[in-house]
Amino acid sequence: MSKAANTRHYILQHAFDLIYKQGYQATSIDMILATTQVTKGAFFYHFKNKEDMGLAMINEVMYPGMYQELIQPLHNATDPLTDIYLMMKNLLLNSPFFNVRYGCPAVNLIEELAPISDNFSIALLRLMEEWQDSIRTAIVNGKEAGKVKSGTQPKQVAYFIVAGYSGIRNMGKIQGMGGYTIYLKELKNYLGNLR
Amino acid sequence: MSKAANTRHYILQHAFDLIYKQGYQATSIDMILATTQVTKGAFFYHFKNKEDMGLAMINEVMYPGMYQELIQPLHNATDPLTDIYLMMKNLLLNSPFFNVRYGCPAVNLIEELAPISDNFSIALLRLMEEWQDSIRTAIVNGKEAGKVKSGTQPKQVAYFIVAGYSGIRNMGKIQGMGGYTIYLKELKNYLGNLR
DNA sequence: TGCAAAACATACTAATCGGTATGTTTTATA
DNA sequence: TATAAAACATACCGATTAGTATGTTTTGCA
Repeated sequence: MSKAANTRHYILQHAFDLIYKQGYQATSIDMILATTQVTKGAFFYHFKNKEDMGLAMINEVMYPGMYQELIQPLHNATDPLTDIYLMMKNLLLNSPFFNVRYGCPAVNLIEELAPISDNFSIALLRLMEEWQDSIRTAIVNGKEAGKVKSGTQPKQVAYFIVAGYSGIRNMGKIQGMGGYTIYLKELKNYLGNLR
Repeated sequence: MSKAANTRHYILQHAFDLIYKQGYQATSIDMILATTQVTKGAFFYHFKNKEDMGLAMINEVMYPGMYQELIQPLHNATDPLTDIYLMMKNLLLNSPFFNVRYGCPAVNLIEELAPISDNFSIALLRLMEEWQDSIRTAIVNGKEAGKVKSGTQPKQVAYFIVAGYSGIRNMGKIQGMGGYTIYLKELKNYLGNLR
């Protein structure tokens, strides 16, 4: 990676950390400069404005990270219902980068920015649809393998699961980690009824 | 209502409208003053600062509104699973005050403010726990009446439902109203398995 | 190695933010 | 109806915001 490309990614990484904890609008460019020790000239050389940086952060930091953490694990799922549960359990309880207090970065950005920016909406929709689709595919495969009961609607189920995840990330912010475990118990029941 | 109390409530109502559409931090006091035609002196006579106003908005506008819309309907539920489904359907598709683009005011505030303010966390937790509890009670009653199967864990189910609602309000912001109907179909399946 | 373009640095600006200081008007009550 | 307190109005303030103008330094390449 060239030195310039390195600077760009360095900015985006730290911007991600700050925005995850504080929100997009509450994180000023000056804060990012202070924590990175990058100057304003460098920042505006790489990004034409704050929105441009935010979109780059989604596409160049969040998307690759999520692909590795959430999409790949389901790619070769043999028992999808079990694998989906484990993915969720792992995501909620063992993910070292996420904090129950700050929720999920993608969910946070949807909540804050989707209503006020079409550009952010599009970038975030791409993110979430990719995940939804990998869950849907896993269920389709599970049906063919006889591991998921025949009446099941894969798209509908995938949507229900992703919505549940988004919600529990929200609830966790006020209920704490205890909410995660309660949620996981009932998720197991729900998935069990799809067998 | 005295004239002063009227002014207070008038401010809170318009603050609620603005914050619902823009977020709390993105809504400045000056914007509230501009839309209400109230002066800064009047504003700071009624509220000692912005947070004080925000908390008053939750307790004096959101809490009563939610009590009437969400708690009361379940109070005398005869068939809780059907009634919960109808409450949710009504809340998502027929609520004249909510917009799919802007989501749910309570969920929005949790997302934005819970991580950065204990006072907001407490006020919002009270709001959500009240709702959760009314769902839980309805299910307990349903079990006693033989309308809900015996293995069901009321608290767990209530939590799962509220989390799903929070999540669908989030997803709706990028997926639009179509997401609501998909969600409702699967919610019906989920609730059906609790009979 | 010279040189142009890429990459970064510094100093500044107009607008907006939450909040305060200091008034004036309205209201209730004795 | 006089008066004190409640209710509201106006003018201001320092801090912070995203962004720009104008530099200097570093880099790749002919």
